[in-house]
Amino acid sequence: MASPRRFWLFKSEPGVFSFEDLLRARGKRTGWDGVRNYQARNLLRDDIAVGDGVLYYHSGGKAPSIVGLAKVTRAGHPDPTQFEEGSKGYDAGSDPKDPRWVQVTIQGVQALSKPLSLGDLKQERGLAGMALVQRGQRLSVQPVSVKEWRRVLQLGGVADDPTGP
DNA sequence: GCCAACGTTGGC
DNA sequence: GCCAACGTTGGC
Repeated sequence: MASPRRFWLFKSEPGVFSFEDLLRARGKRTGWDGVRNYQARNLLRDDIAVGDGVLYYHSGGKAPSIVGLAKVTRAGHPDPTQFEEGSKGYDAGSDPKDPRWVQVTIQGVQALSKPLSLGDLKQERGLAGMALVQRGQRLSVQPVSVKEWRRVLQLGGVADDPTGP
């Protein structure tokens, strides 16, 4: 029996790569590259599977918000930018035979009818346990529980989970 | 622009 | 192995 799908929240600065950018990308897909934190890397490498659901979060700006839904279409594989000399993600210490950094591929599905700002989320009692609303939480890839996922979709005006199988 | 929180680095 | 210094994230 296949393990149940899981849910995640990915942070991105919209000025770097926004949800709109994702929807405009070829196949609405992108390699989620550039993660250079070991805890997040481990999630990408070990825990995130094809079919998992992703909340797309815009950090920074006046009202940082969850803005869209995506799904994982390819599990962890080496992040090519770690070997690109001159790129921001270049890591001279990463061995091509044993790459240090991992990406997954995600595909944009749809924007939330109602984007949910961090302020909105903090006011929801049912979401008090979300990693995102915890003080000092900086992880750019975070686990989301099924309950949190459902609540976010409900609040975001999405009736049926469009990322489902 | 400020600054709290956190992760990483490197001297010892 | 400790910990100070430094860099980054990201809300405000």
